[in-house]
Amino acid sequence: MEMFNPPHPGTVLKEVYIQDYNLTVTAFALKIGVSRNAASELVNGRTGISTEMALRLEKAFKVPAKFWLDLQQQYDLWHAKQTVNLDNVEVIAL
Amino acid sequence: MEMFNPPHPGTVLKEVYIQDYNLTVTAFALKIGVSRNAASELVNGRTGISTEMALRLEKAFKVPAKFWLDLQQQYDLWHAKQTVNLDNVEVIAL
DNA sequence: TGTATTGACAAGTGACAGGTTACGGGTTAT
DNA sequence: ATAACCCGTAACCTGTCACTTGTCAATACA
Repeated sequence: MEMFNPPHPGTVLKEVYIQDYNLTVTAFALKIGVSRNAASELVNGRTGISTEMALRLEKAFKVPAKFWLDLQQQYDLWHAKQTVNLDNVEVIAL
Repeated sequence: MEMFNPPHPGTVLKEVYIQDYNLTVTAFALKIGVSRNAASELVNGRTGISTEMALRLEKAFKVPAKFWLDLQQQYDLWHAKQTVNLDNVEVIAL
């Protein structure tokens, strides 16, 4: 687990891929086949990368779905570690 | 991506960890601090590994949360590839 | 002045994790 | 045998979240 807050996958999507291909959010949404709102919410960090979205990005940008899902996993895990209470979890393995 | 259907994370949990520690589903549920229902549905493949559940399993079995989340990711990805329609996704990268 | 693009919001849908409750199948003890 | 348990799980409900359509106001650009 990283020490510092991992970037939201939408940030990477926006700052690397969408910018590199000079896409507007609207154009990007059209190309990957989702609504403009879904695209906007994703690149602005208000929603995460679903498995289906990862497959769309894989096809569109030729970047493995696993790359996007790993970003999301790291993001989710880091935030969960800050909030989840594990006091009622008993250690089983010695 | 694997060629063959990855096992459900609950199957690994059941056949490796719960069996090895001679736990009943009820005892397992109590130890990780969730309801019997949630434990039963997980080990029987009806629900997946949530981020919070991965953290519980990490503490209980001393197995990294990433291990469980990777199992779930592979499972989800394999099944999504069988079902998701990407016809309306345009290839952007050359 | 338009026209395009944007972020944001609302309401509704579908999927899914997880909690509570309750029921049926087994054990064990009396 | 039967009463008292424990166990797995099915039914039901709630909350969360990705995603849709529709709308609106602000911004940038022709």
